[in-house]
Amino acid sequence: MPRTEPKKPTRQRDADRTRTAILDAARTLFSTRGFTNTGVREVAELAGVNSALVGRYFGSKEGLYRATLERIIDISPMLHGDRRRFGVDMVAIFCDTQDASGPLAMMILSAADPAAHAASIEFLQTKVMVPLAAWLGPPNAEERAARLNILWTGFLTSWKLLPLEPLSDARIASTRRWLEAATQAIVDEGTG
Amino acid sequence: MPRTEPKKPTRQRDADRTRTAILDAARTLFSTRGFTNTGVREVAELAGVNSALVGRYFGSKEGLYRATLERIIDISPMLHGDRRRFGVDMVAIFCDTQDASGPLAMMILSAADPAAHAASIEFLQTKVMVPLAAWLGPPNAEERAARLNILWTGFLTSWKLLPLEPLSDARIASTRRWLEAATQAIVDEGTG
DNA sequence: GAGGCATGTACACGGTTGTTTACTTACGCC
DNA sequence: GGCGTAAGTAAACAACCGTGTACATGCCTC
Repeated sequence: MPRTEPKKPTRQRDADRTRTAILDAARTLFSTRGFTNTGVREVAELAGVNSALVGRYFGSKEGLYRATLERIIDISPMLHGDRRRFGVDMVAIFCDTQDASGPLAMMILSAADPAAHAASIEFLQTKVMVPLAAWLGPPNAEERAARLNILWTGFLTSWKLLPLEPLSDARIASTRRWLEAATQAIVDEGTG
Repeated sequence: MPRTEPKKPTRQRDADRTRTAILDAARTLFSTRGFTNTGVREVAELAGVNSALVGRYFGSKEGLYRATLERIIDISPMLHGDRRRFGVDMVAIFCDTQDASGPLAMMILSAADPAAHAASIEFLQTKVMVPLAAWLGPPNAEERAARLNILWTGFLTSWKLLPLEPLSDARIASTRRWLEAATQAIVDEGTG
């Protein structure tokens, strides 16, 4: 007799590691397939855990979405650079950093679901727009924040979600410069 | 005995009317719930027809999506006005016309589905970007078309899909003026 | 006016979804 | 060192999905 069958390779039990593995997998899938087209079983499989654990740790799929949002939304790094270089810094972060556009893609692709939609708006408002407007300062802080939001939502959507020929990676240089200037103009509006 | 049961109220048979009823319902639902979150049975119910007719007339749900796209994408009316008033005209059309933003909302909300995504890009490229670039003319026609696309995708997404406080209907006047100017600047770039 | 085909209907099929339940197993504390 | 509890597992549930099929019926043509 060789030995008793090895059963399971004695997988370590670690709740924290499991939680973060699920959250990592959820971020990846939500930001590429959106809320509705991402299945709980898919997330669990990518995370390498049992699918029932998603329900255990996050209550429901919507709970997982909210937890994923809360984890990845953080614009504070962008608000600590040189104010006069905000345009070029933003372009560099979003164009050159891998998956910096993930959170926005996740929200856009999930906007078709009412629950995910509500969660997205709530977090976008409190974690992005309010700090951004405060950083911009008068005059018309909120409206300028809204314009930045328009510009970048449009750019990232056109680039990543509905990519068209003129925005292909090879031809994006000219658009980058335009975007830098337009972004900087909104920031500088207060210091005219 | 009162009479034999009245069965059905002798509903008129009209294939064309049925087709357009399905397409109207599909446009409404696709542009508010997206492709995945819209069921064939929902479309049929809103159209007042039997759900099997969707399959009969359009082959599949994806076929219905393509047919709906083909029916509502038409930017030619916007390219026949005064070139010097393009900015204000665009703003008027999209802000004041009921559901002018429907097609874009439909494409964004459906971008999470691979089949719908491919169909959207195909139509956007051939029916919008190519005619728009031709109308803009040199220099850099395609890149300027891409910038207009960024601007308007961002605006409509921020306004309708992820509506935030500074873009609420009551406070949109200032953003409208900014958008008019930014749009017109891109158009005028060739005639500097 | 009768036949034939387009139109419309009812229903079932296989598959997938999110969620829950009952159960097993490993770890840490007394 | 045994035991309780947290961690993980397997399976099943009901509901819904897109699609296909088999059947009924109304309109047009000959």
